[in-house]
Amino acid sequence: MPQQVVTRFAPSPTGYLHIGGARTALFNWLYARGRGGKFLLRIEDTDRARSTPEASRAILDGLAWLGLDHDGEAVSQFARAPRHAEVAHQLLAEGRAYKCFATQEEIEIFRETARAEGRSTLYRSPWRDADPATYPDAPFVIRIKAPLEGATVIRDVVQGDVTIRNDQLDDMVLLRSDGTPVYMLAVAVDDHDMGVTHVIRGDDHLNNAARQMMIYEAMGWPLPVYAHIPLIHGPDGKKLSKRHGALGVEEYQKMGYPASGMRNYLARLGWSHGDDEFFSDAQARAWFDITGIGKSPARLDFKKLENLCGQHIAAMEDAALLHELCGFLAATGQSPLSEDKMFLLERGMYCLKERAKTFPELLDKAAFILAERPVVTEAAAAVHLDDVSRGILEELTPQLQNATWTRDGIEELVTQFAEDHGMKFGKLAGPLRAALAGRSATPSVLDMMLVLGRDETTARLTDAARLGD
RNA sequence: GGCCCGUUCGUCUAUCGGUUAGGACGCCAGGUUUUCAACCUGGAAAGAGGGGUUCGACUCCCCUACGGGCUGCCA
Repeated sequence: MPQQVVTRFAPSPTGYLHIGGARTALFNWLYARGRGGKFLLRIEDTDRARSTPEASRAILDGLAWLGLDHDGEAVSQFARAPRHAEVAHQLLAEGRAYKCFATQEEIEIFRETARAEGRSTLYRSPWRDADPATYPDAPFVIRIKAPLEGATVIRDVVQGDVTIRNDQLDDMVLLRSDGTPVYMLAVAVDDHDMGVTHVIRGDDHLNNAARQMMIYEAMGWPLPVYAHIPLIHGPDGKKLSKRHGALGVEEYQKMGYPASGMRNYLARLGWSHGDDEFFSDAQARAWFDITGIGKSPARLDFKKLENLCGQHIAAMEDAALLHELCGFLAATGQSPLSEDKMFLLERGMYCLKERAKTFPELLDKAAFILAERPVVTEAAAAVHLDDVSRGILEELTPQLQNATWTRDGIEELVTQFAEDHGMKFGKLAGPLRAALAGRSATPSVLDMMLVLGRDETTARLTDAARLGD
């Protein structure tokens, strides 16, 4: 029976969840979910000075918004410090680690000398082979006994086999002099204890994998599958920074991108399934595999993100779209929609979603629904409401009372009306648009009338006709 | 400095020794239209450079350049 897949996302709560982290989480989530496995979350909060509860919150919120649900409770790495120390002491007892009494000053001097002489700056502790009987009564760290010869091969499923000579690896510290575990130990122990089978993470950890493997090997644990994925770069090709894209994912929510579009875009960034560009979550789960992950870093492209988001908005169910729109309003601190507006919005969603890439755009297209009588007419639209036009509207209005209120019914009447007056539909559309929405860029006038309903439509037309009175 | 990773249109990518190097976003032109958008058609646009290996390289190997990472009692 094949082993169940267990992946994890392990962010440090030292800031918001940025787009790169979100993608790493997404890959882990897709891999696990697509295989009936588990996706775990571990908060790497061992750096007490930099970790904050706010950052943890932001990460949890970000994942929730993206819909990346994890199995079980989020694990606090800090809380597991005793277990990390236990492993360090076990290795010490087994002679696979040792106490090092070198002071930080001594190590610094060692490195400076090495640098000056052009030698490797990797620290070689004189305590590695010291007789425990000679141990002084002084502060110490526990270091692992790294292999001196040979090489460590990381069998990475993205990067291929990566060979690192063991003389490039030093006796890294496992436990600090204050007894707290170091990151490298904590990660290895936690991944093992949590049963993680696939470690999918940024390739900034590729070299670290060799160090973590030393711990696995010293403990006799089976290694997980490693997949080091390239990091995302900003639009300028440089590392992500606050200037361009390294925003918290909540910023993307505030910009009005739908979560499904974000997932699609992020999944496609650095991973491919042939020429498929636009896909559903179900397809992504079914298709996602590590073999499709590329090796080179990808840049963020907001245009493509927008395009994909537009496609997702168009494809979404009206009710789901409205629900997410409400979430957007809440996230951006805008006042919630009234029952009436919600009703009209859902009714009009069919003609709004075809033309919006983001929620602000959707809202902009929906301005005619959100507007209250009397509709304020923008200057660009006001030109369509001259005396002649208002007269025409006044004449059309009563006829609408008798129209069959379907799109076809309205179209038939309006077209006929235009024809009777020797004008083209387009000539009539301008004044109608101005009267119904107060602006010149709107959905189809027929759709607006249909969505607004007969009463509201005729009321707005009457308002406009009386404008000059 | 040492070690490790990467490099196909502007961007995301397909290709897994033999293709007119394909698709998508964006861009340009035309079409459609009831404004905006959408949509349709067409177009420009790529294998970092240099050596090999091979009948034949984007594809395999080496070097260089450029980009990135690691090299902590940070994560």
